[in-house]
Amino acid sequence: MTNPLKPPPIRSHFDSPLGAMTLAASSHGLCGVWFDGQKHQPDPSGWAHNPHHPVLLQAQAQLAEYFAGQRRVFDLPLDLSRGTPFQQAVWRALLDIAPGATSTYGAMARFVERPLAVRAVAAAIGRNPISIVVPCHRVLGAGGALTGYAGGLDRKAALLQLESTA
Amino acid sequence: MTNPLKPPPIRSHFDSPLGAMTLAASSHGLCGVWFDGQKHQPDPSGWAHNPHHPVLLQAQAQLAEYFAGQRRVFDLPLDLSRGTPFQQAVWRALLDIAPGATSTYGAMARFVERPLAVRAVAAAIGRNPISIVVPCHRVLGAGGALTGYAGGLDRKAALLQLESTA
DNA sequence: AAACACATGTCCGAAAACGGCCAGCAAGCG
DNA sequence: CGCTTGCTGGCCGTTTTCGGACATGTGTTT
Repeated sequence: MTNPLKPPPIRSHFDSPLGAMTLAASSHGLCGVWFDGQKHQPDPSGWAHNPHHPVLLQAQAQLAEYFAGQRRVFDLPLDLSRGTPFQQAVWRALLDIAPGATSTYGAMARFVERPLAVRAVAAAIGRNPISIVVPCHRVLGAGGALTGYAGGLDRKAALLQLESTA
Repeated sequence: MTNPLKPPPIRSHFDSPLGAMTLAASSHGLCGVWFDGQKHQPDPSGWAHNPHHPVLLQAQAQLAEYFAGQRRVFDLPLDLSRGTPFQQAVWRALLDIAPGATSTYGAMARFVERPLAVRAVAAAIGRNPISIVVPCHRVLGAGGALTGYAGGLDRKAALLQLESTA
């Protein structure tokens, strides 16, 4: 269901403490941040590689600061238009979870006013294309369990740990 | 197994020589007498506080007389309905132990016609909600040892001492 | 159009753990 | 010997814990 009319993004590479990552930007802003090899990662072959793309440069810099503990809030143009309306609503809701805070799949479902669509919300969160910047890692199970992360539970734990240490 | 449909009791406070206590009454009668901080004490927050409740006034007066050595038998309406049928049977059996007398966990088990359910009886006695008035302190181990008391063994000893000095 | 897969949450039943015990037996002691 | 001391295993209602079965909405696949 990806729109074939949209032009392919520009991609670049970033070496994080948690592993190599691929970044992607469209003409509207940052549209992708994936850990290499993670689940649901699209195939970037065919995308032009350009480490000097202005948005990607910003993203790399801010991610570096984030991992160094120097930054908690990102300031970047985002392009979430590659998702369905429902997914976009969920992803945008994720942006409201403050750094250091956590939420719950059920709470997110209520937040997007679809209180029964818990599993649908979970599925949407699982497909979040912009890891870290859109903080899908801040959502836990009802009992506080980590329950899942496309990049691996250990990375999820590491991110939360990084954010918890004020 | 507490029935949430029952309305919450009314509570009041009583300063005994053995420490502060909380009393509780339902529309059926006295339903609780606990040493503050004892084991198995329910959370009284959310219960209305009313020292002038008629049943509670009676209870306070009779307890004061009891501790002064002026009273050995209580005359109060009791509400034991908050327990399971088995627990209620055990608690009612306790009322048959005369002041100054003592019994045994095994004897109590035989008395409720469940001669092998000794430990179950002990557990039920341990959750007696109406200390002193329902004289769970008069039950000793087979060898005459104090063995246990939700309010602390020293209080159990003190109560027995008080009742023994005719 | 229909079936299926999920980074969930809730409920219900079964199973295990937990006591304010007690009787029986084995060892240690004078 | 007799007496204590300490352990062992069985007893049973209640409480807690655990695991499986649903219901559920969206997106993806056939």
